Amino acid sequence: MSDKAPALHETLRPSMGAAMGRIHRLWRSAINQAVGELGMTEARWAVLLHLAKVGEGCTQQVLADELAIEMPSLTRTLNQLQEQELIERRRDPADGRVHTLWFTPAGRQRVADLAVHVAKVREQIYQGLSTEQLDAFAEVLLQMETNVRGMLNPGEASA
Amino acid sequence: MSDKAPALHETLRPSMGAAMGRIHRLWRSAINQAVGELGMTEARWAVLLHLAKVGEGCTQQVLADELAIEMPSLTRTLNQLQEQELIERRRDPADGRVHTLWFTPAGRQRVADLAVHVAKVREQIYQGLSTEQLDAFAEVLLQMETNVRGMLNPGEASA
DNA sequence: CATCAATAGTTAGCTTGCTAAATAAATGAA
DNA sequence: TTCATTTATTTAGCAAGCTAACTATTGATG
Repeated sequence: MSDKAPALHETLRPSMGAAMGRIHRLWRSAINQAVGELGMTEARWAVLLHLAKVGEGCTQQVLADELAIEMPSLTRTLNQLQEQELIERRRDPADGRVHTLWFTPAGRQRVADLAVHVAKVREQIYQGLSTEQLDAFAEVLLQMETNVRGMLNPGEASA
Repeated sequence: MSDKAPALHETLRPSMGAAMGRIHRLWRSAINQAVGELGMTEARWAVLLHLAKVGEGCTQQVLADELAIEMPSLTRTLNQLQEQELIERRRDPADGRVHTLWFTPAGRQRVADLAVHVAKVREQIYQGLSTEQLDAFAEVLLQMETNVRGMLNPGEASA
């Protein structure tokens, strides 16, 4: 920390993409472990969480954008959640193409139950890190996401 | 906690795991795009890169640890690379269970060719970020990895 | 020497990301 | 109105991670 030896960024920078992948995998395992007993996986949990965040009645396209996954990935997960009777799809009377998304009462309850478990995992992952560190970390994440999106869609303004 | 504005860490902290997953996916796409024309994917590239780093003649187990993936994942990727005649497996005469890993001449050349492409991607992802930022970022990544590993293996010293 | 546990690697099958192509509804031009 | 294009969603199948269970070899122990 104090000594500025051939530091972390030199050692780790070449493989930071890989490091993020590794942490994401480990983090996913931890969430799966925490919510598994409630019939959940990280993917299903993320969809429930983001539906709560975006708000019921949104379309699948909107939710997919929010999650930054593609429609077919979302479709599959929604099927599972519907089978578990945690969410409902309703046809929009105004536009026959779209499905709007709604919690069942059980689904709304499940989100509340899971939030507690997930918060615990989060707390442990952030252990030993200061607010300043996490803030700086978040800033770098945002910049990297912008950079890599620009790389993939060379001509676009938004994604 | 701080009494600053409801800053990034408040907005983003709840979903930083998801953010890392998102960036990792985008980063993987970018790599795949960059190396696809050379018959590569990010997974195959990572194996070649880490074999170069660890050194030829290592065992599959050692390489899997270095990559932090499980053996079956590595087995599959090695099969692909062997089919492309970029690497070889050789039985260890001293221990009939292990395979040691070696580049073919074509494989060694391929690593050199790919390194150029991948370096470009890396440069773009780090655009607009200072050495200090990247250093701090790497430090947080390391701490998070330690935390999450400790969570998954509650009784272990190393993994 | 025979047997049993541990280790290296593989195979089989699940998950959840992806892309490409199919379906269905809405929109716009002839 | 009718036909082509665009948009929302689904289906089908690939990619690469995982765990569980199998094989083969080593090594330890009676």
